[in-house]
Amino acid sequence: MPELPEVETIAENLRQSALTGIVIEDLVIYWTKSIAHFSVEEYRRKIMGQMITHISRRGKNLILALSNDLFIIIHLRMSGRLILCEDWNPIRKHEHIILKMRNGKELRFHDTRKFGRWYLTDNLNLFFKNLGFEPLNDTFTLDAFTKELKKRSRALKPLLLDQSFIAGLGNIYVDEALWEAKVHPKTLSNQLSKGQIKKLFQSIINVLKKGIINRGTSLGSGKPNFYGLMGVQGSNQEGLNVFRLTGKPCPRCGNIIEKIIVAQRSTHFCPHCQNLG
DNA sequence: AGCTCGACCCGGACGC
DNA sequence: TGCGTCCGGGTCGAGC
Repeated sequence: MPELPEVETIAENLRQSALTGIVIEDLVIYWTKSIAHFSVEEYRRKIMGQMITHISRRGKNLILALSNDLFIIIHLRMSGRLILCEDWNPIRKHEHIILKMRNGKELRFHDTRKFGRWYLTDNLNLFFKNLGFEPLNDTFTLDAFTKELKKRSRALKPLLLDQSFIAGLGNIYVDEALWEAKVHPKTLSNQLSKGQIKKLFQSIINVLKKGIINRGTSLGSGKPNFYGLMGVQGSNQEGLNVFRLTGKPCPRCGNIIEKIIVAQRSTHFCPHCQNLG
């Protein structure tokens, strides 16, 4: 499940792949719903002949800047993957969008669940107007985080998953950050102590940075759910402390990790370390 | 404002 | 073995 570290890994892969500076020759779509807001023909017309000038990320969104000042925004959702390959490679099942580059390379969008979307915008600020903190930026400060937490009275689990509050966290990294900070997922945002806020702030940054260093979390046996651009799996799953470790001992205190449902989402935590107080 | 649910999807896990 | 059913995951919109 691509969250911030996985999307950042792909963005880094793309930056190193020499895709920048190459002209887009064509766009082929096999599943039209993978394109949002525009018809396939219009989307194709707007990007054909343009050069990819810059690759970045905001939250879980991947951003390909084009030479005509438009931006391709890719949201991988649950199962989206990007693959960079040669144009003679046979099209495989679940490859829904093919971006054909002038140098014979193809950037392919592979998405088994078909939840992922490609957008197109000329205004990034407007497009991302509903996104909250970018957690690895200077704008994410302890003061600002404290202020926003105090403004709300909401359980931390759904709040941290809410992209309009903080952008980039998903189920894995929220559970991991709450565990590291020793905070119960149902704790209300305005009931955290100053010390807990400080810890949670640092934990969010820590788990995301660790995820990036490990090139993402690839969960699942046989067919893991995350691969980088060149098909390489991440290694962050080996360093997880609670996520999908129900019934295993907490690495910190040895108590059994439990799975509960909070805000309709499976939530893993240590009832001993993370008590509601 | 915040909650809950349904929709979007389908591979994989599980039950029989 | 095969069939049926359910789960999960991020996000949005609707209804409460």
